[in-house]
Amino acid sequence: MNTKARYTTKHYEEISSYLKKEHGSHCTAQDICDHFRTLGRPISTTTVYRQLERLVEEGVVNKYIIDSSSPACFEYNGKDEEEVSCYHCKCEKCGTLIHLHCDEMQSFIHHLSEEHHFVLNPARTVFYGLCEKCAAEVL
Amino acid sequence: MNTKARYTTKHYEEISSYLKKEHGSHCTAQDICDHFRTLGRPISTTTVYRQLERLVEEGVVNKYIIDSSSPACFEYNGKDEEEVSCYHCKCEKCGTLIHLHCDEMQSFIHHLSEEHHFVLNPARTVFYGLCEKCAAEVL
DNA sequence: TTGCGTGCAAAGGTTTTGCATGGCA
DNA sequence: TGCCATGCAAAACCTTTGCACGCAA
Repeated sequence: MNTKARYTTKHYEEISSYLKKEHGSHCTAQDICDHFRTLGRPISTTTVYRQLERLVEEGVVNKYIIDSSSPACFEYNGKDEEEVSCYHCKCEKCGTLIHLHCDEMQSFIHHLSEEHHFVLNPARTVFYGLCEKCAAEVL
Repeated sequence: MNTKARYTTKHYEEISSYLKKEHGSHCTAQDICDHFRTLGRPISTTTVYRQLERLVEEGVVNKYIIDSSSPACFEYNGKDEEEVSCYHCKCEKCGTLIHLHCDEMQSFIHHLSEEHHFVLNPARTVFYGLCEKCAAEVL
């Protein structure tokens, strides 16, 4: 495993707790920079990207890619206790994040692992699609 | 509907038939440019992007966004029945992208839709985890 | 003839990298 | 003290846009 020593720096804590506080809405790297600049405690874009990369690796934060010509969005992933069996569905239209607890999913993951030898990482994987409301509107 | 007149040009046909021929693997805009440059019939990057945009609009081709810092991938959409048949698994460790054609996936998607009213978009969804090789190394 | 398609160059925007300095452990 | 983190500037990259010319219908 590529385990690299990590320091708990002030910026690391500031960025992660900001994302935690904003849980429910997504933030771009730019948003985060702006936020701390406004507070008079600016953090460089480079650092924000580096910390976000780390947070994604650690599974603390999810990265959402809406479109190739828009910036990536990040959102805190309540990696806490009960979230273990929780999967994320993101509505592409309204942005709603749905937390799913589902047995079918478990067995699907099992299938992936048994038949395709692919070990899914639920913390990192986001299901994109349309929520009930938005799907209805499209029809 | 914003229907704009469209001409059937040589480049349009060349690009779409190339993607058709490559069905089963991904092509980036760059791949397409390289291909035609090698053949001695170069097509400008701009044109490739514009034709790809058109092909996606027409539903002939699917656009896959794997990561924000990698180019978008395009693949011919065997305009058969009603479904995109390809799903993507990306290894978090070695970066390998696996194409999956899988019935279990189909039924899982059906379940998501029936029971959870969530309409998955396979073109946007990337399954993150570990490929066989990397999973073995971790153990 | 009309208006879309094409190519070049340049812009736009996001994300990454090199390097010297600062800070955690 | 040994590394990792940070910041600045610049690079790297993908993608889009403006404009003049070419070509399909």
